[in-house]
Amino acid sequence: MAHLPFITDFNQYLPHLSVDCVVFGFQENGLKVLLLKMKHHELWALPGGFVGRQETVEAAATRVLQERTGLGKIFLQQFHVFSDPHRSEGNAVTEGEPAAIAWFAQRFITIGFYALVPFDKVIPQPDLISDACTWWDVSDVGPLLVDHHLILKKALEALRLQLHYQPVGLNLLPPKFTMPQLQKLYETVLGRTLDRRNFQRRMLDFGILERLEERKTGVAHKAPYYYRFDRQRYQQALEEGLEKSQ
Amino acid sequence: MAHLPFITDFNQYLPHLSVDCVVFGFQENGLKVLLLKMKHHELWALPGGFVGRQETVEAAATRVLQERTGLGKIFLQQFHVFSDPHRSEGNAVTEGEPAAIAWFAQRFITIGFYALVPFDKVIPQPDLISDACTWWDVSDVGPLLVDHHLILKKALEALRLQLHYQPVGLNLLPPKFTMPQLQKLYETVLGRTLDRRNFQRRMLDFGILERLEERKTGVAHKAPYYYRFDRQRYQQALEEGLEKSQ
DNA sequence: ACAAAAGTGTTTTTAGTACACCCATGT
DNA sequence: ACATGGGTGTACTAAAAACACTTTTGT
Repeated sequence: MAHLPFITDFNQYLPHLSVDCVVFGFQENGLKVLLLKMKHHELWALPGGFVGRQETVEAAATRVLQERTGLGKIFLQQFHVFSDPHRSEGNAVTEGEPAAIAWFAQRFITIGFYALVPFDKVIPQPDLISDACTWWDVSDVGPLLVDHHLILKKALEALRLQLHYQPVGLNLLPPKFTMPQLQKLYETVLGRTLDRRNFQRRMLDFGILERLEERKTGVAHKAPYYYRFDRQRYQQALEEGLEKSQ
Repeated sequence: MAHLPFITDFNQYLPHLSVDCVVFGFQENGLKVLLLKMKHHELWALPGGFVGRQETVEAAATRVLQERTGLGKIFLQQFHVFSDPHRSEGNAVTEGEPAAIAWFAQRFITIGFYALVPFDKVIPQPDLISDACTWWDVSDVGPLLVDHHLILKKALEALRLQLHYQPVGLNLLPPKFTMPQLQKLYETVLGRTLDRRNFQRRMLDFGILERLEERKTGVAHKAPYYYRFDRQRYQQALEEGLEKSQ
């Protein structure tokens, strides 16, 4: 039987506390979420980790995500604390080193984060207790470890809410993107279609987009313009909420 | 020198984890928040507590609030986790039993809740480490213990947000109330005046209010009607968001 | 030349804001 | 009788939704 990984020293982490991350990526064919295939388990799970004794929960989540994705800066948002004392019941780790078994046998209160990352910049990397790390289409996700399905559901709700009062896209799209791409992203997250013309007007009215001279090439049919986010205004909109400019 | 309280057994709580509650109440003359005066401290603080080993964080917050207010059912909402490793620096407890000193010397990650309670049903009760528990007008609150001012600020922001997509009032107003009272509540939370007629229309359109035959008595000038919330619809609006009926 | 996708502008509907008159009550 | 606050309805404005035609490009 294989062993649980040797984590140098569990004592470096705060007991009973974890972070779990719902990492969203976006591709033409849908909204993706990064999942880990647990060793000795049929189930997939959200990437997660523990909180260092001198670390903020945000730093812990960032660290975990950097390890799983290879990315530097990551857009993160805490959205809920999951603390049902029975949330991890029936999923006890029963193999590996005694210290590891004891650690994982703890009751954990987990802080849920969602992250928005550029899909094709991610180099998925399994952690020590998983043997695969891959993207899943959000609508194809099956049963997950413990309460991770609930966490995913809540993350999606939080992301949908964010869409209404904060800009989304800078972290999910390439630096240059077309309006149809941005619209597809919104439609995917919201789960419904939007009117092309109204959508474009609304986005432009927010004043966070810059149209480039360049158009997409090698594409069938009329070539769409490229856009990019105005970093300055985007950041401002994140902090102050979306408002029509003027 | 007085001693820190004897808490039966710190071991019954999860280490490093606390809950802090921003308890909002409403009175004619403004929005109130319940604060504790710490023993051996000039500073006031938010009511808070620790999380039992088999308790959800919601249950912990509820327990704390029941002890401080004497109330049964309390509307609670978690809104943020505060985890700066230095958040409680410079406020170490240096008196009392060694076990207590050690416990309070821990680094704490705290989960912020806000609560909405009926102001005049509350019987404020200090806890073991405080010698007063009273209402403060939100705009009169001075410096608070550690980062409690930040927590209060974030709670207010969260409450203002809630006002936009969820009903508020059932927990802050008496069972029967007048439209001007409800409006005052909204104006107080939002920090700006609202148009009387438009406000009334909007509230009624949400379909969560029921007008009673009864009118306020003994009042100068024209007597306003009493209203009450339709519990059923109120609850539904809480879950699904506010929408105009029909 | 045509099918498919993207650019753009106008109309309609709805929600939000502004505003004015009448009524009841205590002084 | 009058000052004050409360009940009610209408007109205006701005935002959101609905909608159609033209342009470009690859096949």
